[in-house]
Amino acid sequence: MKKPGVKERIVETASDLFYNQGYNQTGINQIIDEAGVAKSSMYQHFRSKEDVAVAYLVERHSVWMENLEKSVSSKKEAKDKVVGIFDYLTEWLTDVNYRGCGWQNIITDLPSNHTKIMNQAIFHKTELLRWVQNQLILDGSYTNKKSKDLGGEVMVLIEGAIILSEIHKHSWPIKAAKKTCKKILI
Amino acid sequence: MKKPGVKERIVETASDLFYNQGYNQTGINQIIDEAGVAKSSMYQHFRSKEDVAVAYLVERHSVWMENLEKSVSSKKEAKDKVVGIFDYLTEWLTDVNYRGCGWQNIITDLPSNHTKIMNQAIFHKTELLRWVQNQLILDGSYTNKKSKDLGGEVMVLIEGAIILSEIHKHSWPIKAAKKTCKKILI
Amino acid sequence: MKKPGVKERIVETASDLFYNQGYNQTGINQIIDEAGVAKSSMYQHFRSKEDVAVAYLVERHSVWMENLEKSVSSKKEAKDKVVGIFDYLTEWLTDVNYRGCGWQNIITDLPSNHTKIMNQAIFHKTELLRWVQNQLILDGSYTNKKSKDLGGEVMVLIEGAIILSEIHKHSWPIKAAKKTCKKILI
Amino acid sequence: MKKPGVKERIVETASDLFYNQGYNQTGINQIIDEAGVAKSSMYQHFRSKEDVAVAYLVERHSVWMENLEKSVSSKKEAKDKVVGIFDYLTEWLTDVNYRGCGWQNIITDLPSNHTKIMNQAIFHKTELLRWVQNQLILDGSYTNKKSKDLGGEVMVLIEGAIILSEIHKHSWPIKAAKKTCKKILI
DNA sequence: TATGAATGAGCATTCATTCAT
DNA sequence: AATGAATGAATGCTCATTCAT
Repeated sequence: MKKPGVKERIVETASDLFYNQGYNQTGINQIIDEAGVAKSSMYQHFRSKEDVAVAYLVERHSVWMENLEKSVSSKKEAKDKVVGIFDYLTEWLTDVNYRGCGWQNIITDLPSNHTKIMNQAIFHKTELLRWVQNQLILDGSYTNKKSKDLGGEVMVLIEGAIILSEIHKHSWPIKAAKKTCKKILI
Repeated sequence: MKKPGVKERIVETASDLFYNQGYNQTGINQIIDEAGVAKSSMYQHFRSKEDVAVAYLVERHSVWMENLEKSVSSKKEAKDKVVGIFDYLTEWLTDVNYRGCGWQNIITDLPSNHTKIMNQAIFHKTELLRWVQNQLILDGSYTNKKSKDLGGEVMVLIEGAIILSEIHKHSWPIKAAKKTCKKILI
Repeated sequence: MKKPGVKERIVETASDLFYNQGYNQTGINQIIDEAGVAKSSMYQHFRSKEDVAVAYLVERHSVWMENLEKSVSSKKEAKDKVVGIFDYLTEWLTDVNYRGCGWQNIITDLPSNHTKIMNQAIFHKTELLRWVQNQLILDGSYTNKKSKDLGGEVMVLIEGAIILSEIHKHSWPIKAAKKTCKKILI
Repeated sequence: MKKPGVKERIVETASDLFYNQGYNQTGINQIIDEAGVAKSSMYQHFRSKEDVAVAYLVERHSVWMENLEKSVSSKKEAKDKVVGIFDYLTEWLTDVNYRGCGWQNIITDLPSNHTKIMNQAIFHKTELLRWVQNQLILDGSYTNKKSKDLGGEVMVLIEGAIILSEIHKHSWPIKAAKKTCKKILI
């Protein structure tokens, strides 16, 4: 085995590039150059550029959810964990200079046949919605129905905060979202 | 002038394509083909593809704001106009099968030097923010400070509703956003 | 106009290469290099490699049929013109060192979706068949029905002579075919 | 030996693919995938793709000649066996939907250094020629010289019938060839 | 003002082959 | 005898832009 971890290096490199430059702005050539891998090696591990992006999104999802859990772990009440999401957003998004959300960013200008990527975005957002709804159910302050409805409202706030902070390169939308969030959770 | 309205036809065609297919998915050739214009004619009117996109966004802005005004014109109270935004979103986004927001969509996967387009997005979202804040001030229920803060919160809801409905191809995020909006405007 | 006759130069170059090296052995890059043309210029004139090949075959067809006419023009009797085909084959095929028939060669190892090329081969062979049948009708020695049947038999001889001389790199199959041809035309 | 008959399976699979799709249209990967063999295993048995093709042609030759013998075995007179070739062609070529002759097909679009394949084609066609000539000698109706000459003429008919039926996807050239064959064998 | 012709750099993908184990 | 991993070179094609007329 000449070069160990080829696949890992491809995903790692592609993740950086896809997230920071965009999917369409990142060519296969740049990925393999920066990963130090032969083009054919890449195509032995991934059928297509889309599949590399899917691997990136799959891995990001685990990391992102773990980081969320970690970030809100100090809060005792489940409701506070939900409000805590917006502190997590602040940490994350200031860190990446308001580059926004990898899933949002990749689906908005995508070749129409790249359904696997689209599915990843739907999956990620649905998982996050479930997480929020779960927290609200666990909190015990709301009926199940109410928890599910509130979960949807919180999701809107999260997504709005992310995209708006990306546009304005500023944290005010996250703060505004947090404020609203507190209001709707009483 | 052989072909009158060349410039207009380019912008019109490009608008359809950029919005519906995406910026990166739309090539110069498709634009000039569908507009029935020679390539060099296009480059006489626009320095670059980016400039065509800027023209598209500039025009869209006027139309979008006008449509918003029209849509909420029946409401008497300014506060109701703000809540009415979400009915406008519903009309618009179901109409375009949840294709999302032209400004959001175009900035998320853009060559890094396309600052003119980025500026258009900032401009559009700022104008909308001002509009919302203005309505809240006009309503008279809030202090100026409060109106400005609430305006930011409403913007988050708007943006979240748009992107989330684009992801899920469903109207529930808009409904959720409207619900939240009503709550925060008491 | 910087480089005049770009299209012509492409077809000319591609013709040489397709015929002498084979369709699959000839890449787009070699064609444009030897023609001294930019790749995009080529794709402005031809949608695809297949289309270049079609242009090659279309042009070859005219030339080939004209050459045939010229070669047999000295014969007075139509029947002798038909037999004269084999002298034409000899001239041609020794000239190209028994490289065989461009149409035969290109259809035998073709991507399955290259139907335009296949159609060119069918067209060329059908036109040649019609020519032979016409000569036999003009000759007056045979009924129309007989002329048509004999035309088919002559075609088999032509095709067999070409492919077999290509395999053996030798003229004997052409001579044998001529011999047979004389027999069946009385 | 984990997988017995690896070599056989490769040749078998490659034969199908080379014959039905063409040499250039068949990649090494498809062969090993469909044969269920590791790539390196293949290269242990064969130096190159060309060598696989040679093995395919070598095996085909035995089968093809055997099938010919079988097909004409019912005929008593040697001359009838020769005419019977065209019935054999009909059976075979309708069976394979006029896919033509594996040797003809493979030599017409080949990298120029693939001489081993070319030699196989020459060998196969020469063997067939010898077989025909032998039958005519055995028949006793002709001098040795005449038999050899007639053999060449029959070969032309065979080859013409095969390639022409491949082009037109029709059996008429085989019928025409048979008719001619009967004429030249008195 | 308008255009048809041309361009270089880049795209994603596939090829037959070789290597270390 | 058999393999999984890796490779460099080439494939056909598209991009936004420019130039001479």
